[in-house]
Amino acid sequence: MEKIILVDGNSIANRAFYALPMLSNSQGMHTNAVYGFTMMLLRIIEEEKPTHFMVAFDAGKITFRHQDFKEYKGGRMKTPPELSEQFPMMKELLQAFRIFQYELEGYEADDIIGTISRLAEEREMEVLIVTGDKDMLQLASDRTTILLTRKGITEVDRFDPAAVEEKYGLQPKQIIDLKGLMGDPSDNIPGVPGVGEKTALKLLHEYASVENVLKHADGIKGKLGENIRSHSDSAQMSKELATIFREVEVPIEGQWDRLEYGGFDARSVKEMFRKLEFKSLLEKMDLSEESRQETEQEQIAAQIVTSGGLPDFIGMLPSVEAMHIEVAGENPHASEIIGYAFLAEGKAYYMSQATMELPEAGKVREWLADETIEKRMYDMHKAAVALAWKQQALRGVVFDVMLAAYLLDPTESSLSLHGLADKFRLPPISEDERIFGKGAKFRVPKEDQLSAHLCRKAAAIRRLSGVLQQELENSGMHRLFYDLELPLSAVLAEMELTGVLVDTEDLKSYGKELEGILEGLMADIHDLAGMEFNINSPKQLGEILFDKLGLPVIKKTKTGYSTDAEVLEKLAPYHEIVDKILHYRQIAKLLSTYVEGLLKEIRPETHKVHTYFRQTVAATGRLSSQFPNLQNIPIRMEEGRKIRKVFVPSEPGWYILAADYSQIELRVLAHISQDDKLIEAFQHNKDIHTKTAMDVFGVSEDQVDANLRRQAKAVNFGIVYGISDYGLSQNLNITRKEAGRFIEQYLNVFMGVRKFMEDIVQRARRDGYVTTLLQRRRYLPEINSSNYNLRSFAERTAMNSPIQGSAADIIKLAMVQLHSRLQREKLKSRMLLQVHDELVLEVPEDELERMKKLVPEVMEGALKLDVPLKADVSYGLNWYEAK
DNA sequence: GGCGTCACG
DNA sequence: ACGTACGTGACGCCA
Repeated sequence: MEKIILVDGNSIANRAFYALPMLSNSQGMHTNAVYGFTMMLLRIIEEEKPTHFMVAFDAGKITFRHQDFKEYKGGRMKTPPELSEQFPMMKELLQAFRIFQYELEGYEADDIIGTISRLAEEREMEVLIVTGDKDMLQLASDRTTILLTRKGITEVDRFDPAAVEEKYGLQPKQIIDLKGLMGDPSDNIPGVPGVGEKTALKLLHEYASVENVLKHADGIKGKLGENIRSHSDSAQMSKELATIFREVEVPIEGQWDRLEYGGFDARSVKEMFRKLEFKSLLEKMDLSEESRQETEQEQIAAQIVTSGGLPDFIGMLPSVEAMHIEVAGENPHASEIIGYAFLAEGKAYYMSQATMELPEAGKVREWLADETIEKRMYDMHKAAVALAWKQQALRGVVFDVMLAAYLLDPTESSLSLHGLADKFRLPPISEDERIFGKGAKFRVPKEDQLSAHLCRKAAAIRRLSGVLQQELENSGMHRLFYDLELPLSAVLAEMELTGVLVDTEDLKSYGKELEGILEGLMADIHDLAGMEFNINSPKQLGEILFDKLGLPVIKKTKTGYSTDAEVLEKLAPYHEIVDKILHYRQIAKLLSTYVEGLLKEIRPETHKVHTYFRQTVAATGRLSSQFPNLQNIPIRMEEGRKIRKVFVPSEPGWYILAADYSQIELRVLAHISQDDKLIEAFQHNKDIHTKTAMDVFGVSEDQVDANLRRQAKAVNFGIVYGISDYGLSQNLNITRKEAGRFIEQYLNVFMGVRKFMEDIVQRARRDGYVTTLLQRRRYLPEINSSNYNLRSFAERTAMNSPIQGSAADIIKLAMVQLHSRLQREKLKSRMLLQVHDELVLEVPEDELERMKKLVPEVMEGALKLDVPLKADVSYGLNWYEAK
């Protein structure tokens, strides 16, 4: 039989809030009501196994009851903010639980539940109502049971009509008569003065209803009779107020399937638990998932290919449908290959790296390297890099599950096969962490366990290939995937493997120089402070600056005083120690991150660093760079910029050549927004910040000094980031009001930009996502949030992502095109790095002139926009000189 | 492992 | 009244 759970959301939240101690997470969000609410949900789901589920909330402060009795709920205490701030989280949690929630303006949760329960009874469903409100007992019937919370939150008393009878000696229907007589101070329902529960029950046992009590009021003696006679109206009205309205117009017919409960989305629920920091619940979920996986995990007969089995296996190669290459660890430039799995004609094969290296496996290695043989796999970029270090090529990859999943949702937190199998409801796959352990505990398991795990992955890859390919087509990202991202994977792998030569000796000697400066600064600082302390510890530094030296506190962090550069700059006039600290910080950063950090990443054999570009992490479609990060090498300050001198060409007589897009994001904005003035400015190759200054501040070109231009530049940045007056005011150190005027003025001049900003937010609200020029998507689920902060953030992201993302599209296009030009024209020049709007290459002397033309030409022609793209090129004997 | 800080576009 | 500029990765500190 169908079984529906109806939860009175407000009532349960209230109960939980007052029953549990004040929990809060590290963000300072109160979470006790959400926690109690969650415990209740989990318990109900587990114990009742409902087929349908709904949570109803009160909506609006004014209900129909107020029309008759405006003091209704008048004396009630206002909901404390610590509770009301928890409602959005509860609603988000319910979404993760995939539980239908309902609220209707002008009605309380009771009325919705009363109505749905009536309709459910008519459908012959079993109804369970969960609430902390005794009034709901009036709904108990043959089909409907009320679960009333006891003291705690997970403890409930079950009330069917018999239980109501036993407790009160009343029929469920008489509960409203009870309340009519005794009233309810918490809802400001008056009832009859002097009548409490005891008296009301006595009266009802004799007369059965309020009406009958009133009819016989003359026969009731004493003060009680007097009160009843003089408050008959009040009794009648109180009964009406307590009556749950069961005829709310809920558009439920034909929609029962929306109330169906089919289990929760484990990933989203876990995500919520993480956010709320429900650690114990998180662990509980992991445990139950593990046991589920163990029982449900697909039984795969993994055939282990040994040297004897190689001939047969080689015979199978033409029918391989999917494969997986397991690479240990995060950095493929420094990783072993753990093993290979192949899926062919429904059978799964596992091969170890040792077997792969056998002479008899030559055909398998040729197969991997054969461009014309199609392969479907997961994270081919990483595998290609790891294989290349073993002198093994990987070619012919026509589908990459990880890359596809990233495009489908670039903010997806888990692109692991475990996560994807879960998301797309395929047979479960264990998390790698469970099989291999993590960190120091990493170990390769026995071959039977390993082979089974890798073969399950191969099976998942095969299934996901089909699903994801279809999804890419449905969402219009087919071309983006096949023509851009997939070819780019191979280009990136090649760039990383080429690596960048570092002049180690130079770097070391610069390190020595910095160490000297740092020691001097440290001594000075300790002197000025009058004691030794760890300058690297923000905590200790804060104590020195604010407690010992008594400097004014400008800003606080969650954990204490803020001591960041912005604060220190404001403190500089108060004490000479501050500038020393700023300088110390700068040098310490250079030394730890850019000298010592970089030295650790240099391969001793080649003196090169091999970064790993990650293609599937940035939400906007940008690349990121790791081990080491070569996208954040200093340039703004001269002392740091010198680091760039150690990045040199890998062959004598070669040059470093760098080309960067000029104002690509604003050009993209001009194109997308079709703003006349912006387009015109770029078509005439105007200095865009000067132009902005003229228009925003209403001055002529020769009146634009460095300061005005700087302010205009900040406005342009703000526009690209999804402007807010507050953000701009912070950046420019001006008042919010002034910042607001700048923005308003900008948007009045660049009207197309204003329209774009409005439209894109609208679009995000309508579609739930925004797109780039090449149809790359970013979902913004929080765009409709009732939480101002979340919603505003989503709105700024809606404005920024298409701009930043389209710029990323363009430079990626340029990279793929440049790569094929270099190949086709048999040039020796090599791409080394991409830094978001810049490409860095190493080029031989005899190609220098050609490349100075070719690189900007390809970059400028990568995609045709309604404004020209512009790339500036420079070169030198090292990266520093290529400026 | 989270936080504060700071390097880049 | 609220409290944000957009996107990253690496380091040292500290519980």
